[in-house]
Amino acid sequence: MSIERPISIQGLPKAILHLDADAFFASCEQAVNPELRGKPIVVGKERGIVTAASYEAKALGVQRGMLIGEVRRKFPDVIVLNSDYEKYSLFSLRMFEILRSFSPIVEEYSIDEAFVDITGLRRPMHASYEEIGLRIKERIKRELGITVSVGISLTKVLAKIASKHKKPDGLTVIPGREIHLYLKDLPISEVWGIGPNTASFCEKLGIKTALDYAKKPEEFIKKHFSKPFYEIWLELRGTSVYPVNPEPKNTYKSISKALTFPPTEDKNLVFAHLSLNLEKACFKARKFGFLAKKVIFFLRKQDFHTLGMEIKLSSPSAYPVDILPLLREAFEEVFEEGALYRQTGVILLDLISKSGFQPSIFDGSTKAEKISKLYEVIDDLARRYGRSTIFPASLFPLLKGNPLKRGRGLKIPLLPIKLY
DNA sequence: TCTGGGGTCCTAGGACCC
DNA sequence: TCTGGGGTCCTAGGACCC
Repeated sequence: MSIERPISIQGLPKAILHLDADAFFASCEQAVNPELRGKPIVVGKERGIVTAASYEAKALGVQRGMLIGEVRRKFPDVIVLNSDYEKYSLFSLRMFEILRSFSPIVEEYSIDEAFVDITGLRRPMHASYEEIGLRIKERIKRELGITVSVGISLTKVLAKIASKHKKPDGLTVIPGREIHLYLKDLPISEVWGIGPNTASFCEKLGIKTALDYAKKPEEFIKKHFSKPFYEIWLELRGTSVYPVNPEPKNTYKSISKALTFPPTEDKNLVFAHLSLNLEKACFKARKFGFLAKKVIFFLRKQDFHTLGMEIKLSSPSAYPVDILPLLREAFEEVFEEGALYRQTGVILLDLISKSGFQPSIFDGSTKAEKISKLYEVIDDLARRYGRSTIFPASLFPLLKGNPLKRGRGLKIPLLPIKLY
């Protein structure tokens, strides 16, 4: 078994590049506002927790997830900003465009991460893979004013290890012959796809480092682990099994909304939270043109015990007026008087695209059409006057004081509507 | 990392059918 | 009616990612 000389299955060895933007949200803010450069800043003011911290802030000891109040107390010099997703999405878009000018095979893995298949680009570009990585970094820095860390290797798993190897502003190439050098001191838990559970299972088998894992015989891995971990084993040894997938992400298998709140045993309040999650999830589903066939909701107690229930819809829907009565019924079954709740959530499942769905004449298509029209109006009002312009009456418990006096514009509670 | 929010994929086990 | 074997579909739940 020679891990030093991996053999690629499909002839030409792959060259996969992984790119990870450094402190992305904070870097975008610093790129846009020169006064923030070189200063410790954090993003996430509106949520009350640190979503991202600049390297200057990290150097002071600020960590992700820290409470904003704590940051202010301990580090008075840190500048606290609201997060601005539209801004970051624009940076993200530009970053992916730059990558696509190098290779068409770009996978937008998350807002600040991408994989690029650069196999075979050396000759046309008259450059080594390392130089290609360097050019990408330079263009992003010049055009966007942010730094990124890049890793290049034979597989996605190895490219991930490479990009993490040196941060920020790093560039690491792991050729097949040097794989073992990078796995030798890497704890198995740091490998992409190995979570805390599998890491402790590995520990029991005497596997501590990524190299320990990669050196195990194939039979051993197949005997003790399931398929995903066998694939990780292959990838660690330089055999590419995860392709770079350039398909744009415009579809969903599920849409969920959940929110944590101060523990309460107030039934109406808990239901109001649930109802709000349903509103938001349905709104997102309509935005992408999806109808759900199944709805799961769950209630999480203070002790983190979570109870849920699945609701099958007789007709696919993304409209709270359809779903809310069923949700109410199921909620009554699940809710326990006297228990403290801290979170509710709604998941829309078995999504189908609305355009492809023709309601049957037997389930009252005229009513379905009226509901659909109604929500077109509601969504339009939401776009023009803000999302809380119209809301179901079940949300009343969430409002403080007189709802008609809050915010800008008129608030019209959506009371039961006669549809036909 | 005593735990925020939004996703995906895999597997075991039961139900049902031939 | 019982026994045996095999396949498919569905669901619950686990594990992991950013």
